[in-house]
Amino acid sequence: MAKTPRKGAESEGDVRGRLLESAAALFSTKGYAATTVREIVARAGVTKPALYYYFRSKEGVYLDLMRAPLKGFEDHIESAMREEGTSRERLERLCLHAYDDFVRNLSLARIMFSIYYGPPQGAPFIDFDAAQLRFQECLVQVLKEGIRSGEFRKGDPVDRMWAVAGAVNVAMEIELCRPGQTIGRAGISRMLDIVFEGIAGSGVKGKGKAR
Amino acid sequence: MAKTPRKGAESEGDVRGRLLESAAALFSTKGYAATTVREIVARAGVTKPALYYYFRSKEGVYLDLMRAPLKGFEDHIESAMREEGTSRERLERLCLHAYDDFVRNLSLARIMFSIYYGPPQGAPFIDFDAAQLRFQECLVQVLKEGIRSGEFRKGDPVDRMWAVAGAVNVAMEIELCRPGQTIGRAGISRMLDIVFEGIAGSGVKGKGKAR
DNA sequence: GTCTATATTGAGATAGAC
DNA sequence: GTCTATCTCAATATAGAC
Repeated sequence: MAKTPRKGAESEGDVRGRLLESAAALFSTKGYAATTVREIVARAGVTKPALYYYFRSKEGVYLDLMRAPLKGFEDHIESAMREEGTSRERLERLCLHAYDDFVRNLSLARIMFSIYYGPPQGAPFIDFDAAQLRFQECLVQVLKEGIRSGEFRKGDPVDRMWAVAGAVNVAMEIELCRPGQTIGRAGISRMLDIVFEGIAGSGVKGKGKAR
Repeated sequence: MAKTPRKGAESEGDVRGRLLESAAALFSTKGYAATTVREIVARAGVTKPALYYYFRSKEGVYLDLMRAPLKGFEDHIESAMREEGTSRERLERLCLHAYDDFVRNLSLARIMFSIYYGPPQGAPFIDFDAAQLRFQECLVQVLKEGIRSGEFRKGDPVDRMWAVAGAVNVAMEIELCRPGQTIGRAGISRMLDIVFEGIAGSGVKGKGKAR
């Protein structure tokens, strides 16, 4: 009785979960198109029909794999927007939430990244841009609030949003291509210190914890 | 005589060039693994043996395609480093050179990006990281000079390098995923204005053309 | 639910004529 | 140099037993 599914969908979580895990590992190390169904099932220790049973195709595996963390990211952004604090604190929180989410799902983030910025590799379309846009909207909104309150000096909030987003993105990218040499949360904070120093309102100048 | 190669390697540039162009377009829109040799030759208006004659394999096409612009990028960085100016001018020049090179070879840059940050897609290894590392070294070097000269205040040059590199990267990324909504050269300059404002030495403060 | 076995298509690559 | 024709193998996917 070492392995008795018993009728119904009993060992669902087992096989299905192993397939997802296997696909994630392979997609992220070889790419979507370069990964074969045979490899996925072999790594999961099952056979092809099992994959076609739980997901309808290779595309189905990919979609099931990517949708959950994407939704999670969007939810985290919204909840971060509901937290209180100075504009600066809120911006930093948004950035670190995004970064944490990225690192937590690093394997999937790698596929997402390569498909969002690169060619689709034959993978079905997923609207990653919507999440990215929403994140940027949130940054702009908080920047505008900070300008209105005088925490930041007057100036184009969009330019500043790009500077902030650039700091987050570069930290993510280094995580992808040089897992050893991390910028990390602390590095993001230090980059943001530089940006905030550059846009600080006259009243709050030099608030940054000079490293 | 509309098409007489005449013995030797006469129409080389023609067929070979068309194959490269075709491969570049397909690799960049579908990805390396998802692009087939049949598609490449069909788009180039030739047949498979022609591809295998000029390049030894699909991998060979990819290598011939990517190596030239990568070398070009490395050369541009070195030549930009030999130009004179304030540290700020030199940094901006480095960034804009990198960005220009990226945009000039946008199709190839897209493949490069997806393979450098993402999974290799079955493509043979190319050391993109060397070029990226060299670029970052150059930024750090100029930042150190600026700190020594007092143009920038004291502080970690590496953190500042990341902030600068982040500005360039985010402009490149937007070029990849939202060709319409460009940050562009002007946007990079404005982001750098923010960063420079944040690290300016006491003497040169507020030099930025506030937009 | 999970398997064995197989259908079917298209992949990368080559032989050999011209 | 470029073609037609073809090899070989592996891809996605499914039929049908248990």
